[in-house]
Amino acid sequence: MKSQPEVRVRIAPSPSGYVHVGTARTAIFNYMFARHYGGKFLVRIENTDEERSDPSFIDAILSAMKWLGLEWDEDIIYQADRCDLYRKYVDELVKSGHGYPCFCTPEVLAADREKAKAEKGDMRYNRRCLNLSADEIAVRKTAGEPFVVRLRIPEGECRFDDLVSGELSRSSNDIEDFIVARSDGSATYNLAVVVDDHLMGITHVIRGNDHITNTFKQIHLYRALGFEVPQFGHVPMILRTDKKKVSKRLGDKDVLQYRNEGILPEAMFNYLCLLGWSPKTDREIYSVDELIAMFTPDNFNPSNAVFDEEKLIAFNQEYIAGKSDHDLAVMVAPLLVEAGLTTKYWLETRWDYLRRVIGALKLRARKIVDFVELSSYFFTSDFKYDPEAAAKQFTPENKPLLDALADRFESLESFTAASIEQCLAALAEGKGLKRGKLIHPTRLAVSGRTAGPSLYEMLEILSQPIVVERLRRASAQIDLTNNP
RNA sequence: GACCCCAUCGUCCAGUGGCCUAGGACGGCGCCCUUUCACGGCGCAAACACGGGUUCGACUCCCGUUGGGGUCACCA
Repeated sequence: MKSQPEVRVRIAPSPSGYVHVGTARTAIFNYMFARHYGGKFLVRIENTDEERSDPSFIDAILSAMKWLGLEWDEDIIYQADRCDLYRKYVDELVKSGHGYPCFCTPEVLAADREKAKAEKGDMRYNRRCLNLSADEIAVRKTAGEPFVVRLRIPEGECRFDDLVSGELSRSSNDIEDFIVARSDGSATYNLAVVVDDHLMGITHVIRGNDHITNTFKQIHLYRALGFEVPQFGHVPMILRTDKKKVSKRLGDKDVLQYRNEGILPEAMFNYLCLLGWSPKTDREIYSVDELIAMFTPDNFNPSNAVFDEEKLIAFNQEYIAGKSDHDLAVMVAPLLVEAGLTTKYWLETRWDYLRRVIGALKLRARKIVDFVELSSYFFTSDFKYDPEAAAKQFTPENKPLLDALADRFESLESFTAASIEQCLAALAEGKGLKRGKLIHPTRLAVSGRTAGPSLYEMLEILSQPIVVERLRRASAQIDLTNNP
């Protein structure tokens, strides 16, 4: 049996912005690919552009990765630390003749492009400096004329077998002699990427298909440098509902924003996996381990996908339903404190109460933050009655019913859902009323709302004294409204 | 504009020449359950972009058209 080299993949974000779902999804694909084949998942921060890079974005990127559970394997590589390394390879390129100096100034190049555009001609670099004599180069260099280094693209066609789309090719006529080193000697993106991917031993480059044009340039670089070319897989883009590329300008969310809004990382992970890749089954909810076990590149889908937040939320609901009351309580507790509904101390001493509240509300929450809004009346009596419902339920006819219920509840020996139901049913029957006639005003009296968990369960959790008190308060409210 | 990629319900995915009167999920609609809201159950509407081939037979293969996306920086 031939021994396979270890699979090594990486995610290479640049800290020039936030982490959108596309970057997250690419990271997830790389992570799963590595784990499936027992390989390594690496992180490289592409922070060579000082102008745009902001260290705070690095933290945000790493936080997002940790949140999603994407543990990377070796030390993080920072490109800014490796500039000297890249220069060495630029020199090598010039020595071997694959690279050549170009003295064209940005102004000249811009003018060339303008002209080409106006004449609807070729926008590529016109190779003005390709065949300068050694003498001329020497003279202009000693004169201090600034220059960049370009890669000479050989004639022919560049092709490779993509993991996602199969064979891809591009004629050299469509690739310009791109710049590999700027006039200050620093390396550009494509050069740095190729050098790092080679030095890091990357075997598979899985990235968005917006990189396809870069890939052709990079393959030329691999060949010029004499490096082995890795396998490439260009996964489809994730698009906005309007089919445009995601962008912060258009209000697309940072991955961490979803976390703050109460999306569970496992829901995000699971949902994102199904964008551009499919287990090819009728099931959609899978654990990370199951996904890793099934994750092979032949299940990639080549077409772009629209990100549907509603479906993400549906996944989230599913994951919330599957979590224990305790685990949910751990997540909800700080939010309740933050909202000013209770204190850390109060919750710590009444953890069981919180758990029961969560249990009663679990199937009604779409996001973790929903629990705050859904549960407020369990933590404070300071709530408003739904005006429309109050007009309908808090009537003079209903007042004696609330009073009677309050009295009966107060004298109840044990205050459980079963005894509450029995008590309420008995009162309804005694008055010759349907239960709903009692249930609706009661729900409004104790919660201020028309919707919520099962009434009996809700009253039991709230506890006898609170329920009696709120019923009496509502009764008083009826007097106030009718005899101001 | 040039080059590249893509093309099944509104959206995400199945479908790899006959099993398709095209399947699942989200969303929508309806019914059931029910004290409400959810959950759950059942059902309905909803798609193979178009035109040519290839073939006994195309959603599936080939070509073209159209449409969408991406890339065309001394950014990454």
